[in-house]
Amino acid sequence: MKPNLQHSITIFKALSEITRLKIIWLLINMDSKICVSEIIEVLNEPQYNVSRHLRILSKAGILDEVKEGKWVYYFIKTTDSEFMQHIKEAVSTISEKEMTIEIQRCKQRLLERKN
Amino acid sequence: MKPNLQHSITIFKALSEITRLKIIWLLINMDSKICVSEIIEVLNEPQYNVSRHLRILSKAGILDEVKEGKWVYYFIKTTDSEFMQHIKEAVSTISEKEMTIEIQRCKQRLLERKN
DNA sequence: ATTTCGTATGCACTATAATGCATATATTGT
DNA sequence: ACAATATATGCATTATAGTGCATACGAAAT
Repeated sequence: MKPNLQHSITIFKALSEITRLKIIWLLINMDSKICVSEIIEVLNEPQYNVSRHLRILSKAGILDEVKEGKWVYYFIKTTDSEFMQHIKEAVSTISEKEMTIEIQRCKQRLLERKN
Repeated sequence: MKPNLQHSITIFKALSEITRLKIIWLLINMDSKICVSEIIEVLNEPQYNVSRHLRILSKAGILDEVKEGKWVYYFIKTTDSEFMQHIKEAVSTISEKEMTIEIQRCKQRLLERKN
């Protein structure tokens, strides 16, 4: 499915804010779903902002969400356009030391969650 | 060269405006340099806006410019990061019928320019 | 039933970006 | 030197996006 200009713009706009880009970067590099409170902790951003940014990413069709009890888990939408495939590859090339450290912590917690 | 978050955001922001995305799309699909007045004609946008958008793309490091007499030609910067490589691939998947027609016209004019 | 926890959202405010107009600069042609 | 053409930019205005706070909602625990 080829995207049109308007949809591409929505995606570029969604990724042009630092908190949102961090969220996507995190999700791509972690390769698993994350719930809101985990993102809040990792990014050290107020809950209402994380929530809103997630909504924007969701509306742009980049993320999908699933509710499990009290928690809402967000993850990179799998049914993807060729366009999004390239965008994801682009995002995965972004290197950021601090973020990488946080990812390690996240993965640690993921393991603990599973036990 | 790996981009950091801030630079990636600058690029995403640069591409999240319709006129700018059209310009980049045009340049990628035409695979040649274009001068300001050609873009004005193709996109049917006021000169001052085209000029400003080109500047934003230039500042973001996406475009480069070369002055030839009265004209300033813009083109996709060749010295590219892996990040930009993926972004360009993404942009080139955008399909837009009207734009494609304009590209044909542009290419025609390019040929005439060379003769 | 009430409290607690995780998440979402309406509203007011602030910050950022895009536009229109006028005008400036630079180059070429007369 | 002057007019014409191509491009850039300062300023005021308008449009869009992000933030903070309060509060609402929904699920689980007590």
